[in-house]
Parts: sequence; structure tokens; C-alpha cells
Amino acid sequence: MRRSTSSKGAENPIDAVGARISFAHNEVIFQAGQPSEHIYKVEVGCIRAYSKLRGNRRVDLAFYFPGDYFGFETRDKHSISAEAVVSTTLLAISAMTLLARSATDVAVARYMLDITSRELTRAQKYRLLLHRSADERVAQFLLAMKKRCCRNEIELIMPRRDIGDHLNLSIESVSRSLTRLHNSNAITLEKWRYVTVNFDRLSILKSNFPASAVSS
Amino acid sequence: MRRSTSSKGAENPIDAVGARISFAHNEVIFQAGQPSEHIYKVEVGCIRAYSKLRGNRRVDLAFYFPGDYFGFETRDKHSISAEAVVSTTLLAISAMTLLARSATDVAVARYMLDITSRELTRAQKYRLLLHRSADERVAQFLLAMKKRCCRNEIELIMPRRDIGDHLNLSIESVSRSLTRLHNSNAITLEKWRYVTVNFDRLSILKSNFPASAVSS
DNA sequence: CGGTTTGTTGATTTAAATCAAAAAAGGTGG
DNA sequence: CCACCTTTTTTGATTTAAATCAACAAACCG
Repeated sequence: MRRSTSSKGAENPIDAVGARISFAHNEVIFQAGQPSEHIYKVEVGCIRAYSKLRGNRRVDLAFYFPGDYFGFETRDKHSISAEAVVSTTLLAISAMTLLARSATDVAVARYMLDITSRELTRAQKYRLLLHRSADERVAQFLLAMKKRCCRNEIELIMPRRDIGDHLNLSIESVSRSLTRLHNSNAITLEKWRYVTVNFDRLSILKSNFPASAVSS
Repeated sequence: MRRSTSSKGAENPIDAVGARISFAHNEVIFQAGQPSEHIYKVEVGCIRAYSKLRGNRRVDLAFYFPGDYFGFETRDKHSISAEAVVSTTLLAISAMTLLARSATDVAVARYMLDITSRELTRAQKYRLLLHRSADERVAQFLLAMKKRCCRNEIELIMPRRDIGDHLNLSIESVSRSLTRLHNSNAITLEKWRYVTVNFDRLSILKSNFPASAVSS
């Protein structure tokens, strides 16, 4: 972990308080049970938030990309863990400072509510995803990735293992779904970690979801 | 739907604004897409919040019991739907009034954050549940029900269909899991909708979850 | 280049869905 | 209270989607 000078540009009520920290590939940001002293904003890279189940199994609850906030808890301890998927730079914002400010500044309180609310929407959306077939889960995941990078060529920055732990599929099933989607021309698997999506074809699967769950 | 006089006893910063409304068995409270004008608190009965999937399939995201709040949205439209499982009385609190108050009263803003945060914890917990076997899902569901009514004798107020839609299981699988749990003496199926749980035996399954996910 | 990690493909098993039918509970009206 | 009908639940047989087991291939890395 490497610290550097604090952020200066404040486009919103909370970032100004933050300090920049860098993490290496697979480095732990925090673990479930540890005191929740900061909330984080991704500047560059990718974070996985997960819970551990018995037998080394893991559930990847979410991936966070530049601009996303994570690690916010109302309790004093983290309920989940977080790791850097790749080399990542974060903005770490003191939870105590934030709490103090939110007590007087309504804009800050509102901002915290928005972050939590967005997280809830995301959690509900992925919950719906788990009620669908392997191919639909992978397709929806790719669409979500596409939405973030805004290009049809997606870099699957995380390994198959992570995708599987996120979608509740074995790595083999993820791989098979990808090849099936490739064979049906819904995607093109360029070179392993690079996927080009055919939005219209993938969206056939997407249409099985309620409109409200497709956003973000 | 039947309206009555507004609530008088205000034990917290938001209930005082509410008006009491009654709903019959299976009556719709609100549907996805409708304007979100109120948030609700259950006084008596039970509510199911759900999303519809293609082909009449439904995902029951949560059940709400007396004391629970639901229907709170940061957006102006409901993203999910809600129905009364049985005859239910609610407290309906104007979202606009609430928003106005939260702009000046920090206690109200904090209360909204707590409600949303609790909902997020619940959503994450159930998300983890979907990564486990049918028997574990049913067992965990029964433990959650037990926790709410605080007695070992649980009334399964909702039909098997609802439990299945909640746990992503067919009604047959729910039924089979219940009989398996009964045969292994983890529960006693008294008379159809009445279950007595053997906490210690059920908890063997529960122990497969991370500590943080077991609460509530 | 060899060794390690990561991903794909194939064969087999398995948990849960589906299909099908019977049994139990609930309701209605005589 | 009972006969009749509907709804809900249970149980059994079969199918199926995904997991697991096993081997191989491709990328990565010193």
C-alpha cells in the first residue's frame, strides 16, 4: 500500500477529505470484521468486494470501477472484504470526518444516502440475475461491463474465477457460456480477455429482465 | 384499501406523519413504475416485495413484518412491486414530506440512511443465500422467520409458492427440503403451515454462513 | 525455454426442475 | 355437519442444467 498527497479537486461534498492510496494486484483493502474507518472511491483500477463462505468458496458481491464508492458501512465494522483485482489507486475518505460533517451538512448526508441507495439497487439487480440461466447471467454481466467502459470492446480485467464467484457459476460454466455466446454471434472472443459484444443479440437475453433491473 | 385516522404516537422522527391504511389478502400496495409517493411501515400482517420476470415468474426480494419499513426509493418511481400476503395494516408516510424534513432535520436524514442501509444488508445476505443448496436456503429462511417471531413455533404465513419465489426454488423443491429437514429432526412440520424448529440442528447449516450475514 | 497459472473442452455425476398424480386443507352451500 | 369443489401441498418418475472430474491448450513469467 502506498500513500500520496491528498486530493485537491472537490467536485462533490466528500472527495476533498480523501487521501490517495495505491494497492497492488490482489492486495487486501479491508477484511470483514475490521473497523470501518474509511470509505473509498476508485480512481484507477478495479476492486472486488466479497464474502467468504465455508470451504474456500467466495461470493463476489460487486466489482468497483473508477468513480465508484465502496466500503461504506453504518456499523463500525466491515461486513464484507475487498481486494484489488489489478493495480489500483483509491481515494480514502475518513468515515469519522464524514459522519461529523453529515451531522451538520445536509448535502453530505444526502450524498451518503445516494451512495447506499445506488448500492441497494445494484444488489437487488444482481439478486434477480441469480434467478436466471448461466448464459443469461454471463450475457447480463458483459452488458454491465460494456455499459461501464462505453465501448463494444470490453477488457475482462478479472479472471474467470472472479466472474464465476460473482455469478455463482463454476469457471468451466463461465467458459462454456462464453463459447456458446461466441458461437451464436452474440459476442466475439478476440484474445482471451478481450470480448466484443454484439449489443442487439445480447439484448435478446437482457429483455428477460424487468426494466428497472437493467439500469447501471 | 381502507384509510383511517393518522398515527399519534411518535417514537421516532418519521412515524408521526403517517396515515393508517388496510389492505386485503393479495391486494397490491404499489407496482414497479408507479410514482413513489409514500414509504410504508407494517403495523400488522405481512408484505411481499417482488420483481416480475418474463413468463409469469416472480422474484420475492423480501417479506416485511410488523415494525419493518419498505417502499422507500431515492428515485421518483418504484423499482419493485409490493403486495399484502395476508390482511395487513400499514402506516403510509408521505415521501415528499419526508424529503422536505430531511433537508432541515439531520435526525430524519440519518433515519432514512439507516433504513436503506438495513435494506442493503438484507439484500446482500439473501444474495449469499442463493449461492447455497436448497436445504440450506430453506433452513436459513426458517431461522430468519424464527428470529422475527421469537418463538420456536413458526407460522409459515406465506404459501410455498412465495417461499420458492424468494429462495429461487420450485414449490416441489421447497416441499422436499421441508420433509428432509423434518426427517433429520431439524424441524417438526406440525400441521402444514406450522413449523417447530430445532435451533441447534438447523444451526449446523447456518454455520456455513459468514457471521456478518447471519444477523437479522 | 521450462514451469506455472489460467482457460477451454470433454465425460460423467448430481441437484434441482419439470412432469404427473395423489393427498390434504380450505371453502361453500345445502 | 357433511358432500363437493377448489386450492395448496406432498410424493414419485423423469429430464435437464450446471457441477464436478479429468485432460489438454494457451498465456504469462521468470
